[in-house]
Amino acid sequence: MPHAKRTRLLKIYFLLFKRFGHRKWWPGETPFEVMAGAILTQNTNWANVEKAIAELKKRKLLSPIALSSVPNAAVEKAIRSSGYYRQKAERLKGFSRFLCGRYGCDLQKMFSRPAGALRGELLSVKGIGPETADSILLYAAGKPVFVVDAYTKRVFSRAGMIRGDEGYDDVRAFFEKNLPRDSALFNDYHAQIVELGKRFCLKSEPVCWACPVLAECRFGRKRVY
DNA sequence: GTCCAGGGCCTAC
DNA sequence: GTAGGCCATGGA
Repeated sequence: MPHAKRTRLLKIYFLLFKRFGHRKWWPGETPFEVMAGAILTQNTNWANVEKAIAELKKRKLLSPIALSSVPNAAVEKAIRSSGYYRQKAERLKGFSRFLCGRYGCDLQKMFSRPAGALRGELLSVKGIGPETADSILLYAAGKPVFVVDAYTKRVFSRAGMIRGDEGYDDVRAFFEKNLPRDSALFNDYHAQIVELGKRFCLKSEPVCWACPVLAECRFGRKRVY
């Protein structure tokens, strides 16, 4: 069965799509807003991030030039609702400095670089780890990179498709290896996983009992759920 | 009051 | 190289 994993992954995506519809990610009007959101949403509810982004817009701080030039305190005040606001203000400023220093504040210039090389550069910026880097690559730059998050590990380990103790890059490789390398698919698949996780795969429960999608998936002869 | 959210860094072993 | 502490607000 050389394509068993691929078939399962595509089937799960199809079921998610059927249930939730196209997720239309990433919510954000511009690529820079998407990137800022990727930093602001680290371990934080998206509703809190939306308020922070609205506040940054209101104060005209949502640009690499503005962020890199204003004092930390001004950014902190605007993004307070997103939590970890001191760290995140520093991270937004650091990323903006990188953007303007390395690429003259020109996003298209940055996006024109190969995904692998750009990923390495992003990871060297303090405050940008693997998930944030991949979110930027996929949702702002449109590169075919699969984004892994806590929900991804939780859902697919409970579905028995991964162990759950793998490192970030191992899980990412699992999806990239077993799915067609398509940014539109990667984009919506990750968004679907988040939707599923939020609704049916809570941290505090040992398995996704109520998960309507995984319940329809049969692994081998027996149902997992 | 408790739990959790679309992580990542730093420090100990 | 990895487990554990830390960062912090706001909604359920």
